[in-house]
Amino acid sequence: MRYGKGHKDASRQRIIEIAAERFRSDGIAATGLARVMSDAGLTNGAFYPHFKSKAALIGESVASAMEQQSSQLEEVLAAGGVEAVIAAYLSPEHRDHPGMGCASAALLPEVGREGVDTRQVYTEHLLALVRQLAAHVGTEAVDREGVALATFATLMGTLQMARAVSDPHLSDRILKAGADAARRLSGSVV
Amino acid sequence: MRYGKGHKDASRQRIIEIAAERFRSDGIAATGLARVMSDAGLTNGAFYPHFKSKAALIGESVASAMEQQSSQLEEVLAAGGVEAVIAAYLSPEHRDHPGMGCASAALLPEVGREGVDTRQVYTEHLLALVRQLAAHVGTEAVDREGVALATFATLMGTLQMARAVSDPHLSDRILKAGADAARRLSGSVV
DNA sequence: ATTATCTATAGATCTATAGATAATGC
DNA sequence: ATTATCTATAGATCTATAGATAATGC
Repeated sequence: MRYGKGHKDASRQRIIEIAAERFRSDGIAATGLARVMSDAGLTNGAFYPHFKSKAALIGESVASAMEQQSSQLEEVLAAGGVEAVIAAYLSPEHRDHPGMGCASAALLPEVGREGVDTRQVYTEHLLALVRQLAAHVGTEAVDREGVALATFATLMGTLQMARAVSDPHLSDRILKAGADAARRLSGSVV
Repeated sequence: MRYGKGHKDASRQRIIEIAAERFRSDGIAATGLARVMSDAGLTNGAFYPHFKSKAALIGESVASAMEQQSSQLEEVLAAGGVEAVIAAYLSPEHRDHPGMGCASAALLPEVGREGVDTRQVYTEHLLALVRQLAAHVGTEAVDREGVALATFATLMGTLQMARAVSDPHLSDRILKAGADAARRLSGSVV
């Protein structure tokens, strides 16, 4: 082999991580494989020995981004509970760096237009996130997973709105209003 | 002129409405002008006498979709208040027909990546929707616009999630959980 | 004569494939 | 000999432009 053992796996991992960032920052449809590959320091043609299609890369990228998110979520939950999750998720920092942030906030409508394979990957990882959240949320609620789902939807919708509006002051207002709502829903404030 | 007076305006309007539907159902980046024009019964080259660029069409399409949404919202609010809005927004019908539905739910991350012009158009129309909603929401809240913003974010995020997951049963659960949350937030249930 | 639309095309980019290259392990 | 990557390219599609066409109003 041209490069040492494990080199191919390293390339594959690098492609996935770069794609996960580009997809989140520029959108899935708007991101070409050529750009991903050149960012990874490789050429166009080296893509297909790693993945059978762009769709395959999309699935792997979504999985990768959401696994990272799951680890982060665990840490923040342990450190400061739901309160801290809401603060971090709806921070100006997260709003201003979509490429490193929540895949759902960056990609959800596009994921909804993907094939079943990618949507299945998304569904599994979403459920994992929601279950992590559910353990810290709506302690007196009948359906804690339902509360977690809705809280996550609120966070995600809020972040998307804060990213889309052209007025920075309004964007900050949206973050605050969403955080209040998420606290009410999750039961941090009763 | 080849066609009677007002014919050009009619074509322009048709292009905008078809684009507004295609963008919402297939995504902005994934929709080519050729497809829009052929759906409108015109050829590629007839696009540019109507719009100076694809970006210009995007702005007009977002505005068109949101003006329609505003009219619908007014009707539903008058007929059944926030309760009815939540039910209609989170209905399986709305979930299953993104092309005719909420532009925010279908396009928000992509709108966030557009230029200032489109984001300004979006911002103005979002504020109009939010103000309509605010008049019927959080009657005892200090910041009713904030409550309306968060309620809308919850609806939108919920619909996106319900569209993206691959399991129909989970999708229905998401709609229900989101509706409960929106009712709590908006003050329909205290 | 005017003008809404059409035909034709430029030039860039897209996903995907085929075959060549070159550095390693044997 | 194997194989990770490269070069080169096919074939489709993208946005955008230039000039031709044809049906109307004058």
